[in-house]
Amino acid sequence: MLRLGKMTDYATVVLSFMAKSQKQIHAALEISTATGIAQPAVSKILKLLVKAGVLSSIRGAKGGYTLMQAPEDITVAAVITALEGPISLTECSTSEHGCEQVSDCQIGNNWRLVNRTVQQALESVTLADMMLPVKSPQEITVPVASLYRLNS
Amino acid sequence: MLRLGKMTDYATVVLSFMAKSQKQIHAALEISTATGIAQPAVSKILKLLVKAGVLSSIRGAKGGYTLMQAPEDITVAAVITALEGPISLTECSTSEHGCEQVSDCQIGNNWRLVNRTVQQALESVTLADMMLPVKSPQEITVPVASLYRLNS
DNA sequence: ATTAAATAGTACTAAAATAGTCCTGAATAA
DNA sequence: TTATTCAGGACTATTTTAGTACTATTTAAT
Repeated sequence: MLRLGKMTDYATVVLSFMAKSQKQIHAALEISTATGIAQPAVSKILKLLVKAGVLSSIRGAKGGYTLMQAPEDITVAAVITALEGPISLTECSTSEHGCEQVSDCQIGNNWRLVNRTVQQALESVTLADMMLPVKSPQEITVPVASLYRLNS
Repeated sequence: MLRLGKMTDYATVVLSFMAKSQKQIHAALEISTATGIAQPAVSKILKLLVKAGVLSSIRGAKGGYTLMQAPEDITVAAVITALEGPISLTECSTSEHGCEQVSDCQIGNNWRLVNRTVQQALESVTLADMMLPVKSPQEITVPVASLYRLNS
């Protein structure tokens, strides 16, 4: 499965709606109405995105949320991290102490490697990419190739 | 988070134990003792790996499990799929019918793209890689580069 | 044949994570 | 002052996951 939560999926819908419309400020209720996602859920998502620095918020009447970056600069990895915390496939790959099972376990270290690989894959796709019509299979290889932009 | 289950982590430990020892056949109890993972859990994992074709089993007394492929040919993606089903980050990316939320939603299609990117990342790492001592940060980029071996 | 060792398959329970809601408080425009 | 809108946290129900248990089947050894 390797599942992301539904909330993360919703977040991309919310963000792509915000990016599509020319308006700068969007209230939670407006977004809810436009996307069909229930208002409390939308609010929860927006709050998490603010906390992560993807959005900024304006309180009070006529308030709302705005994008802090251009869609090209908002990565899928950032959205996932905002909604679900740091990307780490296994417990091993988070903590520094090795497995409690086997003391000389290399597996934990190697999961960290896999983790980084996946992270780079997710950093190579942006909100702008998510809004584009899907390309032909030939061109789908682009984000993979862009992994070569190694930046760690 | 983007979490994998603990069982998948265990599976890599089990498989790497099997690959390390020269013996061909390993009983569930033996593996449990060697790895410290509880026997019923080990059995469950082994059964799933057999069903996925990663292992084969020999029933009866002196029975056990053997690897069907060389460690270099068993990908992390295959192990994850065996334990958790097909890799699909969101519901969207599984089903063919678009989101129920927005009828002209491109997001679903684009999740499929992200999905494929991640899948290729996971196919580029094998059980053999997981058993190696971790390399210096410089060399850690190797599996990423190997994504260029596009095979889909 | 009989017994013991081992996997196959399924069902089950308890704990943890997730989705989604609700409420109270604070900021701001009119 | 009032209506609107976000902030923050608490809460509940549902789903998923981890881990176990049980019964049947296969095979080696005696």
